[in-house]
Amino acid sequence: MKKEKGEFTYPYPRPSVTTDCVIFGYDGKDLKVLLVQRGIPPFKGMWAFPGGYLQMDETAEEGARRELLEETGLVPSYIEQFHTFSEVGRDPRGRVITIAYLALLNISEVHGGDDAAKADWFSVKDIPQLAFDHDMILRVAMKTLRERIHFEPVGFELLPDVFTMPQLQHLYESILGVRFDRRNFAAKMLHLDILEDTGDRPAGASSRVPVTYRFNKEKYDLLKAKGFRLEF
Amino acid sequence: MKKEKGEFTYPYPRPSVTTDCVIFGYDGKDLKVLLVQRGIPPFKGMWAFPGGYLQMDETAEEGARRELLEETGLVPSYIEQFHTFSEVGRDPRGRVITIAYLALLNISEVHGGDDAAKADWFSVKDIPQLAFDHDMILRVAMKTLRERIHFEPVGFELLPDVFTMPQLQHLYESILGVRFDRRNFAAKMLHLDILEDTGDRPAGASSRVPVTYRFNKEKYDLLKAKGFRLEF
DNA sequence: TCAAAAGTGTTCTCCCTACACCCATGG
DNA sequence: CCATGGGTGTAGGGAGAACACTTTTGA
Repeated sequence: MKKEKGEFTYPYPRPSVTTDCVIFGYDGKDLKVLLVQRGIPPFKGMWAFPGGYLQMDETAEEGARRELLEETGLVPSYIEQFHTFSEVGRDPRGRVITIAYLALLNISEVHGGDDAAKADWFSVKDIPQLAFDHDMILRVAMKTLRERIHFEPVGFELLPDVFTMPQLQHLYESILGVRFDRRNFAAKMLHLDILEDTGDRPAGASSRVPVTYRFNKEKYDLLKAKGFRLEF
Repeated sequence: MKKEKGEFTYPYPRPSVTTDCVIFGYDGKDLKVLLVQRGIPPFKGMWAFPGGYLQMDETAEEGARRELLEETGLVPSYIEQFHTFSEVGRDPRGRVITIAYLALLNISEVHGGDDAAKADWFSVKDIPQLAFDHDMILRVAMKTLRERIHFEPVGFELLPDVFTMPQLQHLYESILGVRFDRRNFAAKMLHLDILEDTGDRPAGASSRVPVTYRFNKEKYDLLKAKGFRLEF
């Protein structure tokens, strides 16, 4: 491997390696993903997940976080590698392999005036045509998210610090695509013993004001260490 | 990207991309993995998972299968990508990213006289020191296998076509590292309705001859299509 | 005023778990 | 003859699922 005139030469051909980041948010109504509009070919003008070339001195996760920050200004509260896509023809520029990450973010923390001129949240129910094989990447990301939320408390990453039971239920319903009975959902969730009542409900408030909860991560970590298996 | 004198030049540096394959087998007693002894530096003489450089005209899974076949002569009955390892210093030869696969094989089908001179099965309870970061790859592979067997009928890939309930139970116990009550295990497993009794038990045979079963994949696929979720 | 959403308890069923004894084989 | 391993059933507890009515708010 030698460097000449800014070029890099190897005895065998090498694929390019990129990262892509599927970042989910929840606005209280729909599950959303962040897309950026491509400013350069190929697929110029089309929407795609934030991502880019992996640098030689960073791990894939560092690369995914860097690209996300550069292109959208966001720092996710959760990030996880979920699949590497390596179809031979997936990028018209040549052989490009992408390591894909799933990230979660509490949208309510997103302040206006993002760094990204061309980034926007789209409901997963209404996704535009995507560049490259990003439609497949989204399908796999959604499948992974559904699997995760069955057994890990990742849902709380998408909610504000303090939330109501109906909010939490709607989030689960949005992700899993099913409906739960309100009473059963609340009973099951409270029975896990990982939520704490904030007690912030105004004393004289009517029954229409929902009780608010907070996720107790310490309690969850303790239970998990004891071999407890969350399941939903 | 231009080709000169057998060399390949790019405007930016690129990592090498390899695949590695953690292939599990079960001999009726222990869960095993196949390792190959490295014949060249680095880590010459040490054991490692079969794998090698990804070629430009093959997907990662094709590359993993090819390397496995070349180095061990084996064709797995199940293969799944589980993680891509990208630590900057994981390979002393330079920046190498490896896409790791988990594979399963019914050992009883392995005929003597493999292609591989230096391949051997090792009990997961007794693994030698491994080359590169392959000890971490093994840990992640084991974790993935445990997760899989909770919810997918992958255990049958490790058993002969026809097997007994105690065999199946011991396999589950080997993978999950727990003990089950015989009666409860059999009841739960049979209740899933994905096994069929082979009926091959000799009519007059004593109760010491175990009843044999066969995995009914058609039934499982049918149940799965109906939204049934296997769980163990 | 009407529709939509939130609060609240009970019952039934099913699955998981714990548990003991007998028989046959092989060493 | 003894140790090992395999076959077999039941009872109790706990969690999931089904289910209706009242109240409040906002359109």
